[in-house]
Amino acid sequence: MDSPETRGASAQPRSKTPLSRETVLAKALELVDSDGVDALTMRRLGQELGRDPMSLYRYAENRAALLDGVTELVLDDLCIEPEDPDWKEQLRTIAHNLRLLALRHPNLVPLLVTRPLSTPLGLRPLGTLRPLEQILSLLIAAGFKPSDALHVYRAYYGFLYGHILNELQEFIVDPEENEALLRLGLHRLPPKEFPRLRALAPALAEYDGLNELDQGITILLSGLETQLSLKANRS
Amino acid sequence: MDSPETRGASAQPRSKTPLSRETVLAKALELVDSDGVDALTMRRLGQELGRDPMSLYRYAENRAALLDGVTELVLDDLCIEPEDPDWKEQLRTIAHNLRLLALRHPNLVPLLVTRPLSTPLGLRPLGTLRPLEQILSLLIAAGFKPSDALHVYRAYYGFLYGHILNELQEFIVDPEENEALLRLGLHRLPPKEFPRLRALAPALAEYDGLNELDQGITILLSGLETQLSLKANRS
DNA sequence: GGGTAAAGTCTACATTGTAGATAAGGCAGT
DNA sequence: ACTGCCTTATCTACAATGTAGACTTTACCC
Repeated sequence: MDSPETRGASAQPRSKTPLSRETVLAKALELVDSDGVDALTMRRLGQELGRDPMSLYRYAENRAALLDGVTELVLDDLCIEPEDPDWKEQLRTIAHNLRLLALRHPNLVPLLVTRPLSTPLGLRPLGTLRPLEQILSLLIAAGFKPSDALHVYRAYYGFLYGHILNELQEFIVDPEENEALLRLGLHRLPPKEFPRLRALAPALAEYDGLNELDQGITILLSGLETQLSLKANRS
Repeated sequence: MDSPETRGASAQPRSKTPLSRETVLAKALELVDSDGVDALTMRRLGQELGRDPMSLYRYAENRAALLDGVTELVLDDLCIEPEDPDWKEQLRTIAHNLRLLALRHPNLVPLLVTRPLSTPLGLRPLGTLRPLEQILSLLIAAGFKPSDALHVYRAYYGFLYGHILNELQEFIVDPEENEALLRLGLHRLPPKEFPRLRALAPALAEYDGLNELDQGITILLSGLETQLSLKANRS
């Protein structure tokens, strides 16, 4: 039933350009973005590229590695200036950028936060470790002693990831019917057990992720600064 | 090759007690804890219970629902005192308890943080929403106006989730060879690109999650308190 | 008994990741 | 032009998975 003309819905004129890790990952990302992580099957991706599924194994050891590759790919979009003298401001913009990145690839967020859990730090794709390294540089250049820099990084990135998870949870439905659906969902809850939550429906509907993030960062950074502070290097 | 005597490695004498959602979920949790989420297949769970895999569908709509059930199950272990007059202390102990819970079920953490992403708030298992409701109660009782309570909750829980993700990342290998393996892993990194990270190997090895969490919570709570504060209700 | 509902089982199928053997193209050297 | 070789891609095949749908067993009530 499949004539040799029947190709995947994709570009390649026939079987020509020799494919490359970049193209594979790019298409994979595209797929994840549009249809979710589960839609990224070897067969589907192969079809999308107009190639046999098996050819993919030349560019990634297996499906898991392919997913790692995708997360690495998007993390490369996150640029960090380790030389920025205003470290607080730099951390703030990194936070904003990471947030935007997550909003641009919501389907990828589960992978972003979850993959590291199954790979010891030293064995992760280099692209995923680069932000860590650069932020450490930033903090050390700002005067923190290395071990304190690590603390700051952890609190900072922890909060950042937490925020992203939070924000995406409340964003699932498209903002148009967001409120309606949300109320509908909440309406299902037993009123005696969930009075607070139900009463907060309007507040939940007008969630402002950027502000929320920003204020959190402010609090955290000033707190960290006074607690650890740069004093260790100042004497 | 399978005599009728050959049962799953499990308890049930033969096919006797009529099974129940609780037993199913309990075994499922056991399985996840010991062998990871991927090991929880319908067939394996069925075998573990000495029943046909298909029987499970009486107690959960499908595999996803089963996983939801498991997360709900463990979250029920998290007890919260919404009446506690010392709200900061209460939030701190909740944090500690959630952390312990995560350390007790590390394989479940990906689910814990990820499932909510694919289910609109109102449609989640009630067990997963209860902590939210109770913490809101706690904060409102403490004098926060409801919308501020929501802010506090978000910052707090966001940070908490972020911390847990952080801590579990660095814990994967057993603490014995932790340091060795870690160094090994880090040694793989190109020195020119990752000098900070490599230099921090020792610091990474002696990570104290409890402290890290505790200090973060302190900072966050005092920050939130002064920023929003209870002033709205004080006048 | 006979009937009814619940609990459990059997069979079957479509989909998945991926091993292993096989081909198809390009490019060297002679 | 032929031969060998290496990279890239394909084909075939298999075991494992979730789950639909029909069936069987069990318990119990009148």
